Amino acid sequence: MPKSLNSNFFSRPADVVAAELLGKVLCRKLDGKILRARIVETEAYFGEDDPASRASKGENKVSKMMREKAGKILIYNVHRFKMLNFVTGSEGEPSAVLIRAIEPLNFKARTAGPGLLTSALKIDDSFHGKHQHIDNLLWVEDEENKENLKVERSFRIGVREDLNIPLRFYIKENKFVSKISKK
DNA sequence: CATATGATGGACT
DNA sequence: GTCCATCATATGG
Repeated sequence: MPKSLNSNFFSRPADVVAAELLGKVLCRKLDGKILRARIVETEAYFGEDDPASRASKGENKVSKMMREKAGKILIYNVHRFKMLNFVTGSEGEPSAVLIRAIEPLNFKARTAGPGLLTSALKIDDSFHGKHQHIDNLLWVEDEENKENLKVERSFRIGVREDLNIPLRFYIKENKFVSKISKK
């Protein structure tokens, strides 16, 4: 039986967590069924030194949650889409990982993008601030079959001003990875 | 196949 | 009013 990831997994630097989340299985309980999907694309966000991070823009709803305990769920919206993030790092240090794309394992939906996957899994503001395995509604399971994972990294997508380091991680040649890419 | 553009709504100043 | 870590559609090769 695969086990749910615990806080220790998330209380490491955001880039480490983002890289290791690839291939893990995101689970969502919905209408009595459990939807399972492989995580295929993530991005790491840091604190005040990261111009793309909302934590660099002073105190607000997002930066506050990024300082919370690792493993908590952070939801915010861009236009009408919800973004799913997990808080990472040590408490007090703002950092988080954005889930950008997933590959459905036992259901069919369009999930090749951060706004699409939250809509497919019916994830909304009610998850904001919850710990990832509380309520058994949304959690991440470890995955044993990681031998064939080909991890690539690139600069982040859609950000106005990126850091000098690539902080986007994705599985090579996976067709559920979102398309639009710059640099 | 590629790149460009407009719609969209919540949070913040 | 401005910003934004998006998406769907339209257009051109």
